[in-house]
Amino acid sequence: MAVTIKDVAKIANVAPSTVSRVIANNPRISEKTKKRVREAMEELGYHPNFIARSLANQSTQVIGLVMPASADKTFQNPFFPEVLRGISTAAHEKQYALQMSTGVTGNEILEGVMQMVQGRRVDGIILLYSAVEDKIIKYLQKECFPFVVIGKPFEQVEEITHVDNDNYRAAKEATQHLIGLGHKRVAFVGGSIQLVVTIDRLLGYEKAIRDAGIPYKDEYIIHEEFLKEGGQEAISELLSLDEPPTALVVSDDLMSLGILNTLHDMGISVPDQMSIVSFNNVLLAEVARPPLTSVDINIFQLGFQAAKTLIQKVKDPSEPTKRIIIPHTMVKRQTCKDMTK
Amino acid sequence: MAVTIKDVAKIANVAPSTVSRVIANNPRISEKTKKRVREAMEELGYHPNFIARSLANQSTQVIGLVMPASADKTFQNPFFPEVLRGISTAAHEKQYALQMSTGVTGNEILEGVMQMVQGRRVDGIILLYSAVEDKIIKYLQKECFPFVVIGKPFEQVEEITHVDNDNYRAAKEATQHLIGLGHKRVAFVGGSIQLVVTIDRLLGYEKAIRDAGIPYKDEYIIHEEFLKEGGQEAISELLSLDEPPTALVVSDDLMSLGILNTLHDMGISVPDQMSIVSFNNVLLAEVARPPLTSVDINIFQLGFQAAKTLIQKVKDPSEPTKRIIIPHTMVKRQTCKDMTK
DNA sequence: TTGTAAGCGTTATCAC
DNA sequence: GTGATAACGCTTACAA
Repeated sequence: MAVTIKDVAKIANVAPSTVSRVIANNPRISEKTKKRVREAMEELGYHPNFIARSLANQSTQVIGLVMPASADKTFQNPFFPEVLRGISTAAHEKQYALQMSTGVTGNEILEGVMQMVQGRRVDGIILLYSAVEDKIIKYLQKECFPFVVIGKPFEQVEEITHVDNDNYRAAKEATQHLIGLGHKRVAFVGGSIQLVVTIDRLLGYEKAIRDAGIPYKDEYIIHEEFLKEGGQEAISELLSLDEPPTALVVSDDLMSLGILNTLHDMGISVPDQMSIVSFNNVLLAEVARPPLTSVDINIFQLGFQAAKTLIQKVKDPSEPTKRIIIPHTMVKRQTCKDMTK
Repeated sequence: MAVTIKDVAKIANVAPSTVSRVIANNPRISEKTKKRVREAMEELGYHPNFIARSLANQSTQVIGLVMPASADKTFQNPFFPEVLRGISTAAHEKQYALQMSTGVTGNEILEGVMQMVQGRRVDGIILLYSAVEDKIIKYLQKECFPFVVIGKPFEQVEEITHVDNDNYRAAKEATQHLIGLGHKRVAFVGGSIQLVVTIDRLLGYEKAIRDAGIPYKDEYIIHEEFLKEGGQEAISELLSLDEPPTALVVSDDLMSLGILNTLHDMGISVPDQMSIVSFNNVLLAEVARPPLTSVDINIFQLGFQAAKTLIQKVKDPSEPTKRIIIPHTMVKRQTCKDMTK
C-alpha cells in the first residue's frame, strides 16, 4: 500500500489534518511545521491520492471531452488535434486533467457522458462539435451540469455557453471576396448539414450572393461529409451543370484537398479555371498544390478559450452564460483568380 | 447532493451492503431482493459514484494516454486520431475510460504521468510513441506500474510489453520493391532520429540496399521531422547531389505529401522522374496526387491491441511481458515507376 | 496554530 | 441471504 497522509503525520509528529493543511498550503500553519511536514513527505516519497481527495472534495479536477463518434469521418479531421492542443494547454495551466469520451455510435457516447456525469468522474464537459438536435446537450442541461460547446448550439443559443467563430460573417466575407474578384457563378460545398457550422456558413454564403444581386441556385449547394471522397463526388456533380461555377466556397480544408485533386485529375486548372476559398486553414491548406486560400478560424483559441471558460464556470457556478467569438482572418494563397483582369 | 446507495437501501428496506451486492450482481442475493433494490434504484434515479468505488476498490477503470508533447509537430500527424480510435474502441468494450496527458514540454508531460500514477488516477498507461532514452518509461518501470508502449522500446525490448509493426522488415520490403523495379539510387527520408520507428525503418532500408550490393551512401539518408516543411527541405538537399536518387523511401505519408508538392513545384514528375514508397497509409496517401504507394501499418490495430493488452495486464499483473507484432501490407498506388521497362 | 472526529460513497469482512 | 461495520485516503468543521 502506498504512503498516506497518516504515515507522513506520524513521522512529522503532527495530526493528519495538519498534513492536509500543509498540502493545501493553509496560511494558518506555522512555517516551522510546514517545513517539518514537507521534509517528512520528501523522506517518504509521499504523493497525494487524487481519488481520495476527489471524494472528500466533491471535485475531480477532470474535464470530460466529448468527441464526435469515432466511426464518424469527422474524427479524422485535423481540426481535432488542434482544438485538443488548445484545450490541453488551458487545462494544464489550471491543473485539470482531460478525459475523453469513447464509443463508436452516438448512443454509446451519450451513455459514456452519462457515466462521466452521474459517476462524478468529471467536473465539467466540453463538446468538441455542435450538431443539430443534440441529445447530449439536452441531457447536460437537464442535469444542470457545467459544460461548454465549441461551435454554436443549434437551439437555445442564449442559454448555452459556447465558443465559436462568426461563421456567418466569415462565409459572407469569403463569398464576397470571390464576388469582388469578378466571379458570378459561385457554388458552396459544405460538410454535413447536421453540423451547425455548415448551416452558418451556408447562410453567410447565401447572404453574400443575394446582396450582390446574383440569383441563388439550389444546384450550387452541395453537402457532403467533411472528407475527401465527399469532395470528389461533389465536384463531379457541380461540373456537369449547364452553367458550372467558376468559383467554390468550401467549408473545410480536407474537403478542398479532395476537390483540388479531383480537378487535377480532370485536367481543370486551379485557379485559372476554378477558384476556391477554403475554411479552417489547417496545415493541409499550406501544403496543398496550389496552396489554399483559406479562412483561418484560430482553432487553437477555440479550444483554449473553451477550456478556460469551462474551468471558470466549474469554479463559480454562478458565472453567467457566455458566448465567446474567436476572430477569423482570411489567408490568401493561390487558389483565387481575379476575373476582372 | 446526489442519490447514494444509502437512499436506495432505505427505500428498498435493505442494508447498503445489499445494494452494493446487487450492483455487483452478487449471486448470493435472492432474485426477489434484487428486483426490489433495482426498482428502488430506478425510482430514485440512482447512479453509482465512480470515485467512491475507486477509492474502496483501489481501481479506477481509467487508462492513461501519453501523447507526444503537443508542442511537437508529431502531434499533428493523422497517425494519432487513428490509434486513438483503436484504443478507444478496445477501452469502450471493456468499460474503461481514457485520460490524456496534457503539457507542452517533455518535462511537463513526465510530471503529468507522475500525477496519474502516484495520484492513483489511472490503472495503467499506454505510451503512444516510442523515443530513445525515454524518461517516462524509466519512471514507470521504477514504479512497477502497468504500461504498454506502441512502437518498439529503445532499451530492454524483452522486458517491456509493446505493440509494434515489424518496421525493419517493412522498410526492407519497401526498399526491395524499389530495387526490384530497377532503381539503383534509392534514398531514405526519415522522421526524427529520436523515434525508434525511424531507426528501425532506416535499418531495414540499409539491409535491403546492402543485400542488393548497392553502395550505401550517407548523403542518401535524410532525417527531418515528420512534417511537410521537413519534406521540402529534405528534397532540395537530395536533388542537389551529383548523383541524385531516382527513388525515395519516405517514413511517413505527411512527409511524402510535402515532398510530392515540392517536386511538383520544381517541375519534377512523380513517378516518371522520381519514385516514392511511403509509410503509414493514412487517408492522405489516397488523396495525394499522384496517390501514394504506402505501407499500411494497420494503425487502428496498433491502438486496439495496445489497449486490450494493457487491460489484461491490469486485471492480472502476473501476465508475462508480451511483444505483439501487427502485420503490414504494401498498398501499391501510383508513385513507383518500373525502370526495367 | 494544531488536534479530533465526522463524513465523502463505496466495497469487503465478518457475523448471524 | 442479508446486515453491521470497518476500511479506502483525504478534507473540514469544531475544539482546544
